[in-house]
Amino acid sequence: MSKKLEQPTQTLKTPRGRRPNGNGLSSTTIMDVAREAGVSYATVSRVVNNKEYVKSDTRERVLKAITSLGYVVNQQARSLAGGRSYAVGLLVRDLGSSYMGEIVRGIDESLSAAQYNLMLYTTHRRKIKERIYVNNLIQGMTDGLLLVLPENLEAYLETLDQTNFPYVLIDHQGLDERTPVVITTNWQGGYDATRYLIELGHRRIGFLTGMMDMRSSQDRLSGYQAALRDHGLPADPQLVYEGTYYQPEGYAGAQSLLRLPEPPTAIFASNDVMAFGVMEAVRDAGLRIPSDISVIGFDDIAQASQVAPPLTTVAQPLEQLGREAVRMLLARINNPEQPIARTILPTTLIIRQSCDVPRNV
Amino acid sequence: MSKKLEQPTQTLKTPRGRRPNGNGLSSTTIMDVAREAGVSYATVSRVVNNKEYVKSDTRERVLKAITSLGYVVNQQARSLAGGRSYAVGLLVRDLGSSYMGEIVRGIDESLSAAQYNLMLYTTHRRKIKERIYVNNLIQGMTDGLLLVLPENLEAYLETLDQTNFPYVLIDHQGLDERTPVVITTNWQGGYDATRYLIELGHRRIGFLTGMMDMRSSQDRLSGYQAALRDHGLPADPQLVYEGTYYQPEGYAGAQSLLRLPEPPTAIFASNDVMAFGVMEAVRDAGLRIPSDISVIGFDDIAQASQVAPPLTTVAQPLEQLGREAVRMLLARINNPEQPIARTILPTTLIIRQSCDVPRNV
DNA sequence: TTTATTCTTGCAAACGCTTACAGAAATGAT
DNA sequence: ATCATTTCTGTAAGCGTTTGCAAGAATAAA
Repeated sequence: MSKKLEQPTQTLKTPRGRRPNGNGLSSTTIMDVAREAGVSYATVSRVVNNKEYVKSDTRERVLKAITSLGYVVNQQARSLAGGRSYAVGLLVRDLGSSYMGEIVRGIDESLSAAQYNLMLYTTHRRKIKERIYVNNLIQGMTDGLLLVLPENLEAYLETLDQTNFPYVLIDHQGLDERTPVVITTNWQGGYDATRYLIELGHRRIGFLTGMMDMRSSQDRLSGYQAALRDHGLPADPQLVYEGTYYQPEGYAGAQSLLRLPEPPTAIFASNDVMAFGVMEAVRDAGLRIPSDISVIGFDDIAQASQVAPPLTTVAQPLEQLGREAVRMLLARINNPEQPIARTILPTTLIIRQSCDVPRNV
Repeated sequence: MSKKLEQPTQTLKTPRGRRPNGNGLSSTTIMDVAREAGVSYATVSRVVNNKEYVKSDTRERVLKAITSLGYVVNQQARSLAGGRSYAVGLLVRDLGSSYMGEIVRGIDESLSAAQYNLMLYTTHRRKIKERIYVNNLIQGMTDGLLLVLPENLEAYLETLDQTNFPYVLIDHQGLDERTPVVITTNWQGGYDATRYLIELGHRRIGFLTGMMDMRSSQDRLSGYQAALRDHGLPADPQLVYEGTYYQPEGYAGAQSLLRLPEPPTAIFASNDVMAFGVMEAVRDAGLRIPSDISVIGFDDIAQASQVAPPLTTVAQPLEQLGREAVRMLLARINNPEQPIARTILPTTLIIRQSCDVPRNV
């Protein structure tokens, strides 16, 4: 190849002091690629961003230069110039539960497929933090926001809406019907599990609620109550124990239910973790699962199939919840006119071995 | 206040089209603050960055303008100009285990205290991803990198070192003694737990290893072996079962150990999750814990104290691991000359109720 | 061939900030 | 009061991109 490409006369002001990249190496820029490929930096930008109006052999030449130089676009600069940061913020309470783990897995899989970065913020249940984070995030750091089980929506949802900043709530109903959310059929899940127990022959079914300030907990409870009603069974308030979604509360709740003068023959816990507590309490009371007491959970976290006996439970498509939320968010980012949507994903009853027909039927 | 401050003649070129902030609102910039406070934007920058040489009443005036306008610095611009992004990257395999949860908690607590942002990357054990992420991250996105249990170090550690990019490994030994790491005393933990069992009177102690390609697993095993040796006990290879750190493997391992012609009287699992599997298997074999078989774990995750009986285990200061890593990383970021350090945090034996003297002594 | 269109490409400005540099103001020493 | 310092503040350049605009190249239409 002897056909020398003449260097375009680009404004090559001598840099003030070639500031190295924060660390040692001063990185290759769009300019370097342009020089290497013998085009202007604007063209390189067009190639990088897959814009139309680039001759295909020019494009190839640039692409080759990019790989040979190992060029990686500088997101900060891109964001500054173009108004896109290619990052989304994720606000969660806490990590470390498989509930979160699965949701986050769905989120970051979809996000990385779309070449987006993830900024993580954990509130550790400090409500004030939510607002602080949100304020920083919408200030250009990210293009959108994903909120898993937010606790303090009132503090910033209005701000988000006013600035028309893209966001999606996960596993939270939102403040009204105009909030974009991804949720599951909690009511139906509660209903299905209860009906299953009823159809097995159970007449007294204990219920352990989650935190009752969460809409999902309320829905599971009403699903349970509706199923009882539909099958002509009384809704004995003694059978409903108010829990918190944590394991010890499952243990305590089961103990309290078992001590009842007329104890239940089945216990429905509003999540798997509490169901594990229930199983322990049942065992400690010298009873067997499922022959003496049936136990059913909610969520279908990975452990549910690993305990003994494997737990019958209502599966929530957690990973899908995350994926769906990302899909909605990106749609909204790419087209702000996009009408806001609410996605409701179905729960499924997973029948394993923790339930059986009641003993004394 | 009638003392009108004359407007400094700042280059106020008419903007090309007042690009709104990606969303609706065009955000307040350093310029707006400058105008409001009647100073130049450089001064505002000095105030924001807490630089010296600003008269205190000027500083106050600027501060007031900042709050009244609700100004938030644009990180991308700051990063572009100054070479600091105030973000660190966190590379993990997976979320959703309480092991990770606790480490991440420590990390993001320290990080947010230092006003740093966290970019999260999960590899889901796809080794290729590690390198891709690392390459992007060091390209200006972040000021430093935290790697929890990396699996593919060889692929990029050299790059990191060459560019002198700040990073710290968590719970990984690194390739040589010159890698900055935060680890725990795995060997000692293995030793302590084993010695405890020996001192209770156990002579045949089963051991379930973790994934043996991890140095921590090897260390726990050698701690176990050393304790046996130091107490004059034989190291029966039949008593060592190679596991994976996952619960089903704990179940399987315990089953296999219990089927031995001369089964152990105690089982030491290399992590708590496997220990839970062990407990299940022991129970399913019709044996009691701790009267028939003692069980001991490693990690001290939250659940360890909640199972029945509460699990005796070797606590790793996971949250502290995270905090320490951040401390080291920020030190390195703020002073690249900082000599690389290796921090070793102590494990502690937590005695609960899953161990007892052996039955047939 | 000439002219009108449609493609390609380069130039320059702008994104919001940091920081070197230099001039102005204030302070201290003489 | 004068000069040397020191403290304070403003100007300008530059960080690495994106993108409107306009000019040149290629193609289609006449």
